[in-house]
Amino acid sequence: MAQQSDPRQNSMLAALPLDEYQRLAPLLEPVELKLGASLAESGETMRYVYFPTDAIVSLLCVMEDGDSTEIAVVGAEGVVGISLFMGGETTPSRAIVQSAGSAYRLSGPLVKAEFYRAGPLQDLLLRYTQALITQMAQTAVCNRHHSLDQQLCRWLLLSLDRLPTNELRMTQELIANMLGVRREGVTESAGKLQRAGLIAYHRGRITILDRPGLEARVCECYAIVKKEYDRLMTYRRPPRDRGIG
Amino acid sequence: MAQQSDPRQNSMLAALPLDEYQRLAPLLEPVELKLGASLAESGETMRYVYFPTDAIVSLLCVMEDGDSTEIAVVGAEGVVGISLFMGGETTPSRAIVQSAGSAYRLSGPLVKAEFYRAGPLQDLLLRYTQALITQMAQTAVCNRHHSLDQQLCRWLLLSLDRLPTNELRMTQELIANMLGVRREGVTESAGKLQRAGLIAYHRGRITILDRPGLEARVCECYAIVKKEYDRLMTYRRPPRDRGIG
DNA sequence: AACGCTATGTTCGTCAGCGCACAGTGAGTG
DNA sequence: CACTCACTGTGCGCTGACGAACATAGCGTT
Repeated sequence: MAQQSDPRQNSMLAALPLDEYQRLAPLLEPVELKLGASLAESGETMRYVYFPTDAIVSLLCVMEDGDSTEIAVVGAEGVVGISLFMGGETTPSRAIVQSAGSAYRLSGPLVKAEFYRAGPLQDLLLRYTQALITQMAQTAVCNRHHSLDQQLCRWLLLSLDRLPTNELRMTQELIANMLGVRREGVTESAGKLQRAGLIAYHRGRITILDRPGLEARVCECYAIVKKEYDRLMTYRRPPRDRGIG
Repeated sequence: MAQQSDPRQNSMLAALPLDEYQRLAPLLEPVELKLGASLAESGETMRYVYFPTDAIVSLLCVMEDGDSTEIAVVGAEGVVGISLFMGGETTPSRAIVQSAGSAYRLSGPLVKAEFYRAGPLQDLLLRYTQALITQMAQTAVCNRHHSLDQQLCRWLLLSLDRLPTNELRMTQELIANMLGVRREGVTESAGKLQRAGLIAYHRGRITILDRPGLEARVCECYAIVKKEYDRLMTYRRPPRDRGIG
C-alpha cells in the first residue's frame, strides 16, 4: 500500500501527451499483481485493462488437454486486455502474472470511452496491438523452426527486457508450461546455459550472468520482435490528413 | 475484365450498413489476384488493403534462412493489410495469394480516412483484427502441440471454408511451405487422408471427398478459430454510450 | 535433527519429423 | 511423339523432443 509505482513507468502511459495523461491519471487504479494471478480467462469477459509498471504478464493459449503455450509476454512496455478496445470483450486465451509487481488498471467502459476519443491513446493502443501481433507471429514460427535451446534464450531475454534486475524468479516447471515443452527439456537446456556460464540457476531463481552470451545464442526471432516494438512504439504518427506516408 | 465479382461477396463489405457501403463502393478498385502474387513483403510499406471476394491469401512469416510458416489465412471473410489502419504501415510478414481470385482494394490513405470516421467500418476492422489474432495464437499452439496429420486437416478445412468449391489447387510442396514442414511429410500425411478416402490428390489438385471425415480428424484448433470468427463477426456492437456490456 | 515438499538433474526407450537420395508418373511442350 | 519438368511417392539413417521413472538436493517445518 505504502509505496506505489509511478504510472508512467508504463511506456504506454509515459508516451501520452501531458494533458492526456493528466486527464487519465485520476482514473487509473493501482493494483498489485501477484505471481500466478489470472487477469483473464479464456472466454470470460474482461473487466479491466492493465498497464503493468514492473510486473510481467504472460498470454497463454490453453488447450483442452491442459497443454498450454505462451503466445506473448507483456510488461511495462504494454497493456493487457486488448480485446476490450478491439471490440471482442473476450479472448480465447489466458493472462497470467509471470512476475509479481505493480500495475494500473482502467475499467472496460472507461478504456472504451478513451479509445473512442480517437486521440493519442487510441493511436498508442493500436500500435501496441500491432507489435503484439508481431510477437505472436514470431512465436508461431519460432515454435516451428527453432530448437528448445534457442527458444529458452528468447524467453529469458524477453523476460529480462521487462525486469529491472538480472534475476528472475521462475521454476523450470513454469518455464516449461510457458514454452509448451517438457520440464526435463528445460532442465537440459538450462543446464547447457549454466555450464556455459551464461546463467546461474538455483531453486526458482535464475540469475543472468552473461547477457551478450544469451544474445549470441538466441534465434533471430528475438531481435525481430524487439525491433518491431521499437519501431512501432517510438514512431510518431503523422497528422491524419497528410495523405500517403 | 468482363465479369467482376460483387464486392459484397466479401463479408466485411457485406456487413456494412447500406449507406456506408454506398459511400465506399465507388472507392473500391477491383483487382485480380494471381496465384503466388505478393500483396505485402516484409518491411515494405503497403499501399492498399485488399478485400478478397473469392481469392485466398496467406500471411507468412519468413525467416533469414528462407524457412517460412503461415501464421494466418484470409479469404472473403476478411481483409489483408491491417497494418495500414493499425498504424504501423508495414509488417514483418508476407502476404501471398494462395488461391487465385478477385478482390477489391482500397488505398492506404482512403482506408485510414474511413477508419478514423470511427463508424461501422472501424468496428468491423477491429473485430476482424481480433479474430485474426486468435487465428495466429491458435496457429502457434498448433505448431507446438499437434501432429502434422492434424495440422494438414486444419489447413485443408481453413482453405475449404474460404472456397466455393470442394477442390483446391495446391501442390504438396506449397502446402509444406505454408505449414513450415517438409514436402515429404505432407506427402505422407496426405497419403493417409487419401487412403482413408477423405481426399483425392492429383498433381496440384486436391478434391475433398469427405469433409466430416476431415473434421473428425482435425484438432480442436480449427473449431476454436472458427467459433471465434463467428462470434466476433456476427455480434453487433452495442451503442458506445451504453456502459458495461 | 528428522521429515517432507519442491526443485533440479539424469536415464532410457520411443517416435515424429528432418534431410537426403532416388524412383515413378502425368502433363504440357517443342 | 518423345522429352522434359513438375509433382508425388518411398526408403533410408538421424536427431530432438517426448513420456515415464527415478535420484539428488535444498529449504522450511516441526
